[in-house]
Amino acid sequence: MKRAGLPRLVDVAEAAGVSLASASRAISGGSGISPDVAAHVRRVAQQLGYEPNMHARGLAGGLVPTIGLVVHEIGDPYFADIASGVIRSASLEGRSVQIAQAERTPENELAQVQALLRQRIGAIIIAGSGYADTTREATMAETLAEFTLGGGRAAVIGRHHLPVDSVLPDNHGAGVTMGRHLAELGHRRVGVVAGPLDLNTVADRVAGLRAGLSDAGATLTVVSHPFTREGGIAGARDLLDQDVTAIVGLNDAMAIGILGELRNNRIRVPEDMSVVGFDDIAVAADVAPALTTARIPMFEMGRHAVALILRPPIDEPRTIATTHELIVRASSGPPPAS
Amino acid sequence: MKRAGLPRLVDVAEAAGVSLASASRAISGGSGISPDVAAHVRRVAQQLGYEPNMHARGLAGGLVPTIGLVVHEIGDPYFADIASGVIRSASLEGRSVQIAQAERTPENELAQVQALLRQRIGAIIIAGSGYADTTREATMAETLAEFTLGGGRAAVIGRHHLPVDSVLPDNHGAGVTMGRHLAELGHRRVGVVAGPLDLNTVADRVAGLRAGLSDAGATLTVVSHPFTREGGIAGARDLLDQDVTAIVGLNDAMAIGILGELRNNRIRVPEDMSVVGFDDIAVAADVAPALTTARIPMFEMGRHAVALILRPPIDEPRTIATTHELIVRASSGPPPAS
DNA sequence: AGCGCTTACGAAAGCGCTTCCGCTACGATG
DNA sequence: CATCGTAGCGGAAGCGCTTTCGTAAGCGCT
Repeated sequence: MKRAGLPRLVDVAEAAGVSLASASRAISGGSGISPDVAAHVRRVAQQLGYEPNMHARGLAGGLVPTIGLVVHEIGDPYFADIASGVIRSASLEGRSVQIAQAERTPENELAQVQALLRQRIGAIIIAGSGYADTTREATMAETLAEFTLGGGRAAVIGRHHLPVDSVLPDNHGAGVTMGRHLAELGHRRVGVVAGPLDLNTVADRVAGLRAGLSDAGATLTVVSHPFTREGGIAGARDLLDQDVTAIVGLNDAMAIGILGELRNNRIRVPEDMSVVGFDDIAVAADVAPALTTARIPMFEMGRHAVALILRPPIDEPRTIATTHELIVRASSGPPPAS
Repeated sequence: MKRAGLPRLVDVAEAAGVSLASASRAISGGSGISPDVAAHVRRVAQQLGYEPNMHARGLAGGLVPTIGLVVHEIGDPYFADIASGVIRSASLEGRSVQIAQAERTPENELAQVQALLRQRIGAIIIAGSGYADTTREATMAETLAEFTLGGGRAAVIGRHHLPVDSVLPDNHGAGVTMGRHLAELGHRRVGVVAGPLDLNTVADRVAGLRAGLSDAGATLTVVSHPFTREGGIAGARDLLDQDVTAIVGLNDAMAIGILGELRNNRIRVPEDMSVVGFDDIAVAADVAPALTTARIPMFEMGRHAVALILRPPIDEPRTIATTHELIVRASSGPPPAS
């Protein structure tokens, strides 16, 4: 197949009456070129409909403008929303996005990041909670540091302790808000079905909850299960023996699982038991009963991450903190009178 | 940054005692090389931990093994599930996946495909219904034909009439099954909230429904709205005046919207009105009431599509037809006695 | 044994770009 | 006015791979 037509950088250079080297500097924003010439070259390139060849660029040592996105599992609405935000923003900037799934294991996450870097990808976004496991986090930090040193841009969503720009959901604050909400309703014995305890997200939300609850002298019982609907079901079973009046799912998927398990046990929500979640995924409003949850702006977080990556780096890593919002629906209410 | 360590193809060639050319042929499966030598080279490459450089490959005129995936909107659970299947399978084969969103417009879809091709991507999967708009489909067909002629592999999920391998959900069959289900329950006046009527998926499902319904002499009222939860809400409003006893959402998102709108109008489901959907997205089981739906195996469709593009092409496009399954939950029942 | 044919392999020419290096021309400096 | 430093630009060397093209070796045939 002859891709005859596509203009190359030489064509642009020729048309603009400059050397190939200057044209390259003009297009890819290198230094050592006068603004006038650069502008002229860019105009000519525009006219010719020039599109840089990714592969040539990658080969020649430059970084490719593709954005790599690592999520745990794209089928999870939390990550799907983030991905949607990332792709939307990237697409507006003419950047393409490569997605890799870490399948919720840290080894895989690291492997996926390294695979992305081997492709000389210019920017990488890692979404999802970090792990408390410090040796693994250290390796990741090292990998990313080397990458950014080499001119790569990196950002993380929802994890701290990594030396790159980050978008941080207000997990602790959301926990506090939710804890207060339950305490205000009158709950004094609360259970939480947490995800794996070595996840930062889990630790932060639980700590927030505990803080919000303890002001009112309420107790928190923690059980840990996978961060999924099934995990929620298992957790609900654990907590059913525990004499609590409210169960918190640490994300909406878990909360939905909890709702299902309670329904199976003919326990009414919220009359007999309150159930709340985190995130406010799209369906939270549609389950039965509609779920009270702490909204985390996933889509916007994705967009923020792209914005960070497109901005030139500064010495200190930047952090964008996002807000949370308590969405009170039908699944939370006062504890039973008894 | 010195990426000193990474072995190159020359290194492999040298270590194996063959020429660069032979090594290339051995690795990228070219012809004109004896099986023995090829096997030997591959073994050496393996030992050295050789990883081909995408960009060099792309530059030299080959196609890059990356898989491009075009979906309408990754935030939609239907596409998220497909994407998850695609990424999972691709990852097992060591292929990376680039995702582009068409944002539900045909122009965008075509533009995204062309952007992908410009990157010399070796394989492309287009997910989502095709459009009845024939001129646009013709352009797409032409683009893909040229691509496959140049050695690219393409597959589509859920659309016909394109001259490439395809994975086809049983939309018509699912419609028939659902129509029969409602007819058997006793419904005689059924409404359907359809997506845009120029989508193949919509046409097929509606036709199936009508067929399944008409056997029992039932009538079908069609209204059309965007293929989203909000579209479902709007459609439900339309149909409320229409004296129907069951409303079909053409996908689960719409059905969930319908459920919400009926709840707002204090119409009980399924006592006063049955509601059913299509797809069986993860949350369909958790909404109130749990949604009766026709299950389409999205995740598996994604995997099938990857399998198709990894298989060498044959003259005739292949088709993998998938099954559907009626999942009866709580949202469908007999029509009110009146 | 000699002929042409096929097949396995090596040498070398790029693919389109970035970047190092060197040159020129200018303004600043003493 | 002579000298040095610097900014702007062009020449040219690769980046790692695929792919002609050419050659040598192996085959069956007359």
